[in-house]
Amino acid sequence: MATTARVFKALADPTRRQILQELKTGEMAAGEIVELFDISGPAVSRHLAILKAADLVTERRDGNRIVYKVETETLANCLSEFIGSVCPAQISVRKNVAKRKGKK
Amino acid sequence: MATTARVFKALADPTRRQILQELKTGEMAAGEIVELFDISGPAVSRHLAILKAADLVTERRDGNRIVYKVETETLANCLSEFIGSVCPAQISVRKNVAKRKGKK
DNA sequence: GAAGTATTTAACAAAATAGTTATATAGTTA
DNA sequence: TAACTATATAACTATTTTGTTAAATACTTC
Repeated sequence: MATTARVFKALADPTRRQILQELKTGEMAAGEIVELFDISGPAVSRHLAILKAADLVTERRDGNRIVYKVETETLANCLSEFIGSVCPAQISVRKNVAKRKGKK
Repeated sequence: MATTARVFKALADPTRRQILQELKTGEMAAGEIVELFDISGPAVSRHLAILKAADLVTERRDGNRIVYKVETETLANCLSEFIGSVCPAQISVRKNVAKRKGKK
């Protein structure tokens, strides 16, 4: 499945969208994320795996815990590319913004 | 279901995303859209109903036919709002672009 | 290395999705 | 108004998704 398809599938679920929004303030461990929702740990874990497969988050191990970070690049690039593919006049602006933000 | 949820659910399906892209060039009747895909008329019809429920397309009757148009406003606003809710630095730009384009 | 904590993976059930064919609805034309 | 064309809705099926609980894995600490 292409990245775009994986991203849109990932964003279709409200829990996963909320996870991304929670990560906006910074990294969080899986367990901290679980506490924010009324579903089980394994359920959250699978949401995280889906977000990771879409490159919308990355993980890093920190001792016992696994810490997640949102990949705003992927999100902004993919969504803005789609906006552009449907509304031609708007693509260039969005792309430039995304590039500037993410440059190393 | 909130509009945002309906929009992201609608965009989760590749056929529906492609329908929006095909409508980029202008209005099309349901039957013309059907010809672009390898699935039945009723299947396309239901995709169109889902896109309509999300305000991603609008329809108008033209004699025998029902003609569909993409609502780029909804698409750009909803996606850019979400980008902004995850990547704060990027929201204002996108919103202004969408507003300018759509102003009556 | 045994016990404890954090997280994922496995196995399964319920609900949602997307396709099919058959039927109904709405407008057109003879 | 009868037949035709375009489209939607209904009824059904197969697949996918999302949740649950139980078991496995990985790291830490005693």
